[in-house]
Amino acid sequence: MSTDETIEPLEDDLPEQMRIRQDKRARLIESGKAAYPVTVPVTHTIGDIRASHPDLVAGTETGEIVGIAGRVMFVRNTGRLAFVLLRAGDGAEIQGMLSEAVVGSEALEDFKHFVDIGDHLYLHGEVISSKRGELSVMADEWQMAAKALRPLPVAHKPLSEESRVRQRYVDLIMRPEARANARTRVWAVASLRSSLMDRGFLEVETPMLQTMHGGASARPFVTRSNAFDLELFMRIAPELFLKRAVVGGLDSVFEINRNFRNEGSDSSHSPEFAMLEAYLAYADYHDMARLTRELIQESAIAVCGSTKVTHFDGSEHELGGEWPMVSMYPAISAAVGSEVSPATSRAELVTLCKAAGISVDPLAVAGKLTEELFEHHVAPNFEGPTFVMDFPVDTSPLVKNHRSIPGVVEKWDLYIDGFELATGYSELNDPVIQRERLIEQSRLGERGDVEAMRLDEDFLRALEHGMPPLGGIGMGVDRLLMALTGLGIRETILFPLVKPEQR
RNA sequence: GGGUCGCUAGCUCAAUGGUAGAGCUGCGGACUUUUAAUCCGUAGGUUGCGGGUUCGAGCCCCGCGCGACCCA
Repeated sequence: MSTDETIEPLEDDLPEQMRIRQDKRARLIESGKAAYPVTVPVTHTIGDIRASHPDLVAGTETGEIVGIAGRVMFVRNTGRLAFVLLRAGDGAEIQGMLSEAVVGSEALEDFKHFVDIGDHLYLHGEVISSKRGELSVMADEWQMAAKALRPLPVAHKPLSEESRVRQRYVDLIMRPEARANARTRVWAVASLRSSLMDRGFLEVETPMLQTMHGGASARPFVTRSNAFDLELFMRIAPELFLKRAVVGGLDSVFEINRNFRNEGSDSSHSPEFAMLEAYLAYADYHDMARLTRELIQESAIAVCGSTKVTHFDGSEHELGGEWPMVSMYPAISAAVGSEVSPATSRAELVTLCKAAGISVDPLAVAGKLTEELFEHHVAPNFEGPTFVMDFPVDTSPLVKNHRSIPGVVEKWDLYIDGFELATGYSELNDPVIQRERLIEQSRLGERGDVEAMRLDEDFLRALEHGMPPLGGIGMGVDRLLMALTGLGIRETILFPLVKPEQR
């Protein structure tokens, strides 16, 4: 086809393949055939046709006339007959065939010259089974549904990890696993919601923009409101607002939403991450541990059909049954060979940390050092989901003192596959002790601890109105997906934060 | 934060300091049953960015950017 005189001037710096696709788009439009029609007359989904014709004998002509659309994933032409594989968004695929004898020579030539892999294509024609027995639509008409200007990567070479994350849309087009991961997340989150709703929890939404950040130990993102002329923080946790809701009488509440922490990212940390927090009046941390286990087991069943989950690498992980509970101080004592308790001095803890090769932050409180020892000596040895019980007081300012063990609080952490998946508390509801704890936190902040909580007077005022005994949990939704699938956190998040490309 | 490795065509990757290449993709052509077709022909590059050494740099040196892995 000699078309040189119709080619419009194009930008010189575009790659050759993009120039060619730009040209095809322009020529389609010039010739009066839309490159981006408002819509095309689809009569059936590809999945419909597959479902209604499961076993066509090779060579069958059904007489059923359909209009279908999908993304072109494969094209082949053998002269007077062309094949095209169309894929729908749900992953259903069907072959289209364009025979000169049916569609005509002009339409066939146009098809060869205008349609590329990656385009959205509309076909109208008869449902048949090819000579090879492939369910197909024998087109009597084709139409561009939406022209793609960029070529897709080669189908048979894996996309580099960076490209997968930066251009997730391409990853989703190219990798079935990427599409499956996106759907797995949907099912897991839906399962969390329905499990909680079934138990009578109310889902609420609390502020992401906060005038004072709190509810966790983390550095916040700082932003500002022009209208209010006010410094604001992106929330690091919804906890203090959910507790206000409980004070108000929303006795069992939860929220599934994003938190933002201004910290590094690695294979298990993302600056923005999804979190479930749930609170239940008159429950304690044991009740919340049971609830957490049930939520995870039910989501495993929703995603994998069983509490035995299969990771992407094929390994199987049993999440069923009861999970062991390990008490923090006795476990550390056993590991280091000497007694470590809440009464152990900070100096002794520093010595133990140095002996283990743990670098000691000079600002770290005793409880922080205790947790470091635990993470170094005990946590790596867990097999299967494990609850770690009873944490130091000074790192858990929102938690109630243990009912019988002095110096610790009623808090657990749930470890799965070596990372912390969830945490649960018997929530502190004594406003006087809470005030003391937050004042201590603000002192740490003044000494330079950037993760320390601030004194939130409005939160304390709410507590002073009386919060019922309360069990609470926080669970990382991205990490739940990691536990269910074995993927890194960047694969569980559709569009994780990445530094901009240099251009 | 430290260390190691990487960044070359649309994609995945080669290339002793001496003419930047391959496969797939693309484009032109042949072929009416292809499934990563086959055959003939052909195009495609600011080697991440900026400096330096050199007669000569994709390669060596310095800085920066982005990423991966390991360590703390």
